[in-house]
Amino acid sequence: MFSKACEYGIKASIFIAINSYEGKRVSPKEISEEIDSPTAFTAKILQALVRDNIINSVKGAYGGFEIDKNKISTIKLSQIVNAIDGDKIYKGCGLGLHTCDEDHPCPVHDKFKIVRSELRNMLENTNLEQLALNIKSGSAFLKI
Amino acid sequence: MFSKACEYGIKASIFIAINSYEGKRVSPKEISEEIDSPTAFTAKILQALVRDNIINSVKGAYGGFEIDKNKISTIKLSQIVNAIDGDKIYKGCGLGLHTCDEDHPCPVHDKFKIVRSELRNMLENTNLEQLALNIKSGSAFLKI
DNA sequence: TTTAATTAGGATGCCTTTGTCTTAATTAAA
DNA sequence: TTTAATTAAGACAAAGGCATCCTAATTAAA
Repeated sequence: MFSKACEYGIKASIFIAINSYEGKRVSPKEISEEIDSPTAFTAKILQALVRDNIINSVKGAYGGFEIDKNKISTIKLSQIVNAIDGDKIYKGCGLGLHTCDEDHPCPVHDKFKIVRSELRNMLENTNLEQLALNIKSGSAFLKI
Repeated sequence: MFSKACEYGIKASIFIAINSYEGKRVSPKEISEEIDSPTAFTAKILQALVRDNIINSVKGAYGGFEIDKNKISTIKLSQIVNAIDGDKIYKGCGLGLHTCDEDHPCPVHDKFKIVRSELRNMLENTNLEQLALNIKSGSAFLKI
């Protein structure tokens, strides 16, 4: 469904959010240990999230990655997915047709529409705060 | 969502079904032209569908691929997807956790469940006959 | 029985994604 | 101002998906 990069990006964002609530910046090393991902690759993905203004980076000693506390509840899952995987996941044709719309649908167009809108809905209505709270309360996990 | 191989496999199956209704066998060349796919690669995918008993192949002169007319309405989209992509699409964890279930859920587990069950539902309740009729009636297309 | 047409299958190559490594740029603190 | 810690960025390597090619196996018809 999502690319590996996107999976890592979502989990990393959640971990950064949790720490940002406590005013703590985190490094790619801490992040990758917590979400069980390759460190250097994770760092690359963080760069993309920084470029897209989803997370913030502070260079130099005592630096790291953080998210503005007040912003956490406004960051939707869809933004993270968009920054890394783009919008093909809920825009592209299920059977790979170049043109696929009401006028020229692929054979599964109508049936797929429902699934895709459910997915879009879910990505649009889930924010980082909700996900972070799930982890903090111990009712969800970032690895294993 | 689906792999390229799976997209080709679905479209090929639909085209074979249409022709089987008219008692006609089709070759990888005809198929790939009709669904706009690479011929040799499509042939490989057809082999997988034959191995899984979804389509039937007849070797030698006047051979080709076909589907038992009476079977067409019983072949679910889920069978084709399963034969090519496996079941990870509606079984795997959305964030790639090794273990992700009610006892040990990833942060998006509950939200994802809905999307996945909608997808599974769609794949289980769509059969080749429906898709073939859409094409025959001109209300859906296999390419462009 | 030979031939021509056809699917099966293995070997190979290319491209994208995934992942690593090294160096540059930046910055807080000593 | 120097140092140590840190992110940024580009080059490189590995793996997997996508695609091609060649040969073997099969079979209907001549």
